[in-house]
Amino acid sequence: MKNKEIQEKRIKNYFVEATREILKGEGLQAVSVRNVADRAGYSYATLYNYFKDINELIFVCVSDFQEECKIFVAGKSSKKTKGTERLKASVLAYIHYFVEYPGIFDLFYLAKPTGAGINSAALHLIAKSLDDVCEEDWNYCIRENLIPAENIENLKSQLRFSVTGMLLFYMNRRYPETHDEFLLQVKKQMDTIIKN
Amino acid sequence: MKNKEIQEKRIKNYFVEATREILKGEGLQAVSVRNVADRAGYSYATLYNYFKDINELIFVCVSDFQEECKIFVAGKSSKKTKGTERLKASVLAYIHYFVEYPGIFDLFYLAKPTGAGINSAALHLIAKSLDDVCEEDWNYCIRENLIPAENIENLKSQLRFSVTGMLLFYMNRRYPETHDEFLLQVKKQMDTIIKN
DNA sequence: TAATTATATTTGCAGTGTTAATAATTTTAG
DNA sequence: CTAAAATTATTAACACTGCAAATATAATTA
Repeated sequence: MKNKEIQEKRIKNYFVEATREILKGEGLQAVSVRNVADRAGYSYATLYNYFKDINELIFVCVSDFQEECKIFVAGKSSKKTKGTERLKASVLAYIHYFVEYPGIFDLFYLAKPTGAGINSAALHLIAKSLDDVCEEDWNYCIRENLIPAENIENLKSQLRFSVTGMLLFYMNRRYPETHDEFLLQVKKQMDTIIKN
Repeated sequence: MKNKEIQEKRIKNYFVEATREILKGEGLQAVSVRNVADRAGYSYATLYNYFKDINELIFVCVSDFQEECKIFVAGKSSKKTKGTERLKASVLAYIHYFVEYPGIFDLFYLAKPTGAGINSAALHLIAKSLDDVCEEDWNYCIRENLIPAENIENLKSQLRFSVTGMLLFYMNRRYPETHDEFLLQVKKQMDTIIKN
């Protein structure tokens, strides 16, 4: 009965791949049962044989994008000198990722996790998304005593809420109005939270 | 031709009132053209004689709620001693308002301003929402030299993004899981940003 | 009172998510 | 290798959504 499992997993993945493509390309609002099934090469009702509802399917994509984001960030901050400088570069790259793919921002922070497939694992992944992406940077700062260990958790929280708040305002409320202003604001906030 | 205007304004207000009621009660997801028109006592197509689309109608409610929020906050923080203490109480009351009315949080921070009625005035109002609610508190702190004047704008930004970020995580991502944990986190963040 | 204008409603269309009944396929049993 | 059983995919249908054009009603003006 192992074949059944890997076959099911394969078909599930066709739907997930289709969803990911739509999310990255046209955005969250373009993800619909019919649209996804079309791209996956199945009838729309077939989707319900593999996922409880469209919401479950959408949130299944979170872990893939988180992984992709991690690689994206690592590629952008690897050249920087380790320490608070690279930490800031990682945060900046994290922000860059979501500005580049607004559909993924919508998925991570705006989409409502309703219906049968609440997928609390995905919600947890999102809550720890920035921490996860910056994990190595934080660890280095602790090892090298660049930041007092007892401050780390508080700093992580500050960064998490501040970054998410700025992204929310910029992506969803057109504030600030220009991308340059936005980046300036991000750097200012980062410098306020992460001294040196 | 003044009668025409006040009549039109009256009917517009019937739709706005209905929308506000639904937003506060059942939430943003319950606001639909049919639902609003039903409650307003009109056919749903009539709505389009007074508003470009449902999105415009929704964002028209922002100023009313902002006003209501201001009164809500003032009532909760008026007893506190002026200064940073009352400032923190105001921020806490602001958060309390949106936790009490999730539909209004959805409107302020989650709803997509798409379609014909982008209503950039409403977006600006939202961006300055917390600053507006805390205006008196900030002014008092400046007058009494409780906070260096050159820090004010940066502190406002920090508070704005941090508070919105925390609200977003708590309301939309179930993080933290309990209300007590959430309040503890809010207080911690506030104390970090506003010293004394 | 009749014609004109303004307002409201009905009808219709193209979407959405989801489910039940049906069709096609694959697997199992004889 | 064929017949029955189980699995999987599809069509049809329902109740929604936002929105627009055509139609009906009401109010205003001539």
